[in-house]
Amino acid sequence: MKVLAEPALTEDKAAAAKAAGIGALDGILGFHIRLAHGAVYRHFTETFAELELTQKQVSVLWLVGEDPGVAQIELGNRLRMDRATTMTIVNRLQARGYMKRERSASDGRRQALHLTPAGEAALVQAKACIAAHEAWLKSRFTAEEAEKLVEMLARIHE
Amino acid sequence: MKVLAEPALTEDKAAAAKAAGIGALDGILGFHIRLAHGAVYRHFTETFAELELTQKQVSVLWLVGEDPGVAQIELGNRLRMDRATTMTIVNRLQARGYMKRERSASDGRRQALHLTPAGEAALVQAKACIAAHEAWLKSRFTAEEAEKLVEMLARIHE
DNA sequence: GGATATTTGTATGCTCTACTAACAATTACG
DNA sequence: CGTAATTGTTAGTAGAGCATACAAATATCC
Repeated sequence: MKVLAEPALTEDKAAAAKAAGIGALDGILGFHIRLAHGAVYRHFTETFAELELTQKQVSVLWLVGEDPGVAQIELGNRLRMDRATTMTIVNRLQARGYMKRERSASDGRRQALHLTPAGEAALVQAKACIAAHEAWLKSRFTAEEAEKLVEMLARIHE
Repeated sequence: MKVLAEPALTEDKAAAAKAAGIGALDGILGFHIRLAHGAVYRHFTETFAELELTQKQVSVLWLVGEDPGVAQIELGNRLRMDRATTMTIVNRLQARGYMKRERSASDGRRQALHLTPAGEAALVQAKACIAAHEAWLKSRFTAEEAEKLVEMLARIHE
């Protein structure tokens, strides 16, 4: 006869053991990067819910604030976005009055990007939120570990 | 220490220094996680272009292969996806004939997921691609570094 | 036992990110 | 000069994620 009770126990045990686990996937570095990114993404979204800013939007605000007049193509290069993706983000920030485009004097193909006063103000708030977000993220590491982690991640994306 | 104190060539040097840089954003751990994830994502997409599988699809194939009969809600918990997101991925894999749903005998709410023979075959190919992808990713680390990196990333997503 | 809550799957719609392809304007090059 | 490359722009496609609402099955409580 088919053993129905036994497999039930086996199933339970296996289910319990695997309940929080991911099996052999646990050894895959890329998988952990993906999960970690997801966790950071979710916390970022919560942190910036009030400001209604995304990671990319904050990154663009930040870079334009640091380097006024930067061209869209430069933003894309630094943030590893293509031109089309950069467009949609700049469009959104411009529509919200945080950023303005000006044709570059030295190169008519380029759009020089600048923050508006509203954009500057948003950036100040965003940097405070970033600080809180970073504190949450780094709370689980020592200073040495955080530094090592940044250095290793940089080896991946550089 | 101040390295940016030369007035004459400030503009050129700053521009050159910033050409590939991201300024103060470089100190933000979350930013590096995002860039690293993007780099891994792009390489993954290239590696799996032939198989036409995404990271999530491979993860789901993998987990269902390891744990036949697993419920969708379990997949979502393990991969940190909500039910709706899990649905779309399972739907796609089922539409391609890689997976089938069966109502759970012990709990009528659950759908027990199983791989089809085609799904098993796809998983075998996928695992080979994962190995190549992981080799590319880990090539920049020693075994100890990779282990430490996984452990630190796990602290973020656990 | 029966009413009520919870869990799971499903369907729908929205947003953000990313990519491709095509086109126009500008600049660089041979 | 004419041609090629760069930059911005638009339009379309796709994946992933989330929120909401609903239905069916199960669990819980009185």
